[in-house]
Amino acid sequence: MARTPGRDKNGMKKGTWTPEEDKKLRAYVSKYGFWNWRQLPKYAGLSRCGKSCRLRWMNYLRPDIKRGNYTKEEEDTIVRLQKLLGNKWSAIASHLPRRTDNELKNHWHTNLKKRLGQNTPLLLSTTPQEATITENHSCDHEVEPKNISGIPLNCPMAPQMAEGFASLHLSSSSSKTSLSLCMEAVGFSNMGCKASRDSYIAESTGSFWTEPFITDNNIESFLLQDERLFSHDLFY
DNA sequence: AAACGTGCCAACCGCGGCTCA
DNA sequence: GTGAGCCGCGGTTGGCACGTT
Repeated sequence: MARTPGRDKNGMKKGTWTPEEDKKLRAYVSKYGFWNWRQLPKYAGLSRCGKSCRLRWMNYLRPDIKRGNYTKEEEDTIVRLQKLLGNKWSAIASHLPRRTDNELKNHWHTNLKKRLGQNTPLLLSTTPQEATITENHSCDHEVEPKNISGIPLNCPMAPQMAEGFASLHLSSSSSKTSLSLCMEAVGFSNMGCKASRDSYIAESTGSFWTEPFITDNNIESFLLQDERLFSHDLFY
């Protein structure tokens, strides 16, 4: 499981993290946050590279991580999103609150892929062509069918936008949100609706997963969906 | 009980994208 | 426009844990 401790060419420690290192990193990040992963280990008193610290925090030490015990709903969601988006684990993880991309990736390779290969019934029937997912999510009771990218199914541009959504890199930390990129990809501009979008967000208190889906053929509704899709990442 | 095989998952590595000077 | 620095992602690996022979 753990790797043999060693040093890289810069003298940085590699391999398994010790409880003391975890304690230092957790204490530092809890107190100061992570403003620069590269510099952080120096100030936190760790002989680790920033990348290693980031990985340890993101995949293990973060307080809100849920580990193991995948529900059927979660597995169902993973399989569907994998089918839809491919190995975009970070994007898939963004739809599974408290799960990390690394964990999803491991779970996929060690469990789900094999089970699918054996045609073990694992998920509800769905057609890959329609890029539509019934989000029967583990953390709530959303059952209303909707497109995974938040694109209304009756939108004339839905196919193009879904394609754009799937093909774009869906980094939750991107300075542009995914759907905004999608819209650019299919020829929409921002259309100057940021102010009203911001005001909506300020007023909105509902959860993304429980909010009624807006089906208007309305650009702003796309932006709102996008904002909500990734809103849970703002914690970080 | 020992040897061997396999599963699992934490951690590493390399690359690409983004930001900023 | 460009190059450096940094971050995040996805693929891969190392090695412990556990099962089987």
